Amino acid sequence: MDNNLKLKTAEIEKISHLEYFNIAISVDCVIFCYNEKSLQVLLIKSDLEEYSGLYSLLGDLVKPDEDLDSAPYRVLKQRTGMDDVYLEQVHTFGSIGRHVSGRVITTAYYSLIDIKHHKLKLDENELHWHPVKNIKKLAFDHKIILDTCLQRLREQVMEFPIAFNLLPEKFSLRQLQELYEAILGIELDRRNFRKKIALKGWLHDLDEMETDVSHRPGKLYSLDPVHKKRKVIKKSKQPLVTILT
Amino acid sequence: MDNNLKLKTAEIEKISHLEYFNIAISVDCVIFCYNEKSLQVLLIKSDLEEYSGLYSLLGDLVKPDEDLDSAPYRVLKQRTGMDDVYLEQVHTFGSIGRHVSGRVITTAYYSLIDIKHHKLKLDENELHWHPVKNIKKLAFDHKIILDTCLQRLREQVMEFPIAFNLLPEKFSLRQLQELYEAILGIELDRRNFRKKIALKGWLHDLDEMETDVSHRPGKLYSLDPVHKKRKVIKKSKQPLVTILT
DNA sequence: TAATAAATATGTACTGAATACACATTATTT
DNA sequence: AAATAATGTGTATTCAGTACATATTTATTA
Repeated sequence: MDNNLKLKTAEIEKISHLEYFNIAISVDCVIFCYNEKSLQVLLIKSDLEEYSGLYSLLGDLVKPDEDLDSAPYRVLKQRTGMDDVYLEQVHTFGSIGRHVSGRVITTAYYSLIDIKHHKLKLDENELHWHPVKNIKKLAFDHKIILDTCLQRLREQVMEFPIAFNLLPEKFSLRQLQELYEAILGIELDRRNFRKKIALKGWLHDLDEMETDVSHRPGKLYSLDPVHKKRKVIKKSKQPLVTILT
Repeated sequence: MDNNLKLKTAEIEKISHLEYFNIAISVDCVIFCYNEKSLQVLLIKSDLEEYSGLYSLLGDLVKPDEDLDSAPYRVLKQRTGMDDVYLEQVHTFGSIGRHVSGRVITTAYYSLIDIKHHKLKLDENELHWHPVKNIKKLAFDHKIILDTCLQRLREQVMEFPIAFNLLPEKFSLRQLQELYEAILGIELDRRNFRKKIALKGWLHDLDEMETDVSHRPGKLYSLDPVHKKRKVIKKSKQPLVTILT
């Protein structure tokens, strides 16, 4: 570009769009919660005509002065008021035609939050929780993003103690099992599930009982303090090295 | 931005950088090969003063009219002349200060190629293969990118038949085992390795023998045709669903 | 040509996790 | 006080992961 022209704003815009930094970068958040025995995602009504009636994930453009990984935290803070959330980067989507209003490459994150801590009035913000199972179509390529994040969540949840971010501090084994069933989309055997979780050593026995149930109360547990890391957990994946000898 | 000013080129640039699409996006390729019993990576001498003497990964800015996932294929084709390569997206790096010349967010891919198919004259291009084990420092954040990709490769290699992309069409079990040892960085028991690979069902017995070895020749195998997918392999990860019942 | 060296090829016993499955216990409700 | 409904626990089986030793085949060398 070697022009020394006098340009009007619109023209400046056009040129900078097309020939300079002509690709915008955004983040999209797949915000999971667990409510009424189902895994749900926070969605917002799409504000674009092309997708009127459809919902989309929460996202925003990355700002020039913020780290990529900070952007989803900002989006979450703005939309839900929460800031101590579990977040994990999953994949970056960048097909040419994925966004109707221009070239936008987006990095997808998933987030796990306890809905009980979520005091936002949803209606005011046009934000809604939707059971993952019911979601058939979303704006843009957001359905694919959702599917990719759900798949990653399913992979991670058996290996790392992250599902606990979806539960309140204290929970029963039944709650935990129902959560896993909701995430994985399958039914689990109670005895084997307990054995498996016990083997992981993730649980801390609180010596307390459920109080609000209308049947025999179960024991309450919390995530063992050793494993309490709410932020991004680095994968060390020992199993792979010990797989063969 | 609501200016209708007369601007000189430099100013136009400045404004468009800072307030419009002010973040560039690139891809970086961690190109692995296997040679002389070691896992190696293709590097190029950094062309920036700040990093003179250091090597960096191969990368380029994503073009406005190409898919994000196409960019690393283009880079590979340009640099190595190869186009039927295994490529996988790993992670996107976007710290504010990661690139000295400005704000650049980069998506990292790793690639597996058979060095025998690689006819490029390396010296002319300042491209060099470096054993992964010897690499201590790279330009930018490329050492972290390399480590992240290597970790991902190690995770994938036990689960999916992708390591074969690093070998010639026909190979012996010894070669395969040495490759796995190079990737994982550990020694493996020969009998257990064979059992494990046999269990995966990845191998096709060619009923041929090694010819160029100065000892008892081993049988030659190829990747079983059923598993022959050189491009990105979609993860289906059944194990997770069958993990509990 | 016979003996040696070096690599290939293979099998078994042990341990531990994954799975399938049944009964006793406890609190609530009627 | 009896019935209900959920919690809590154990055992047998299968299969993969691991540790480990000997026979076989080819090339080399004496």
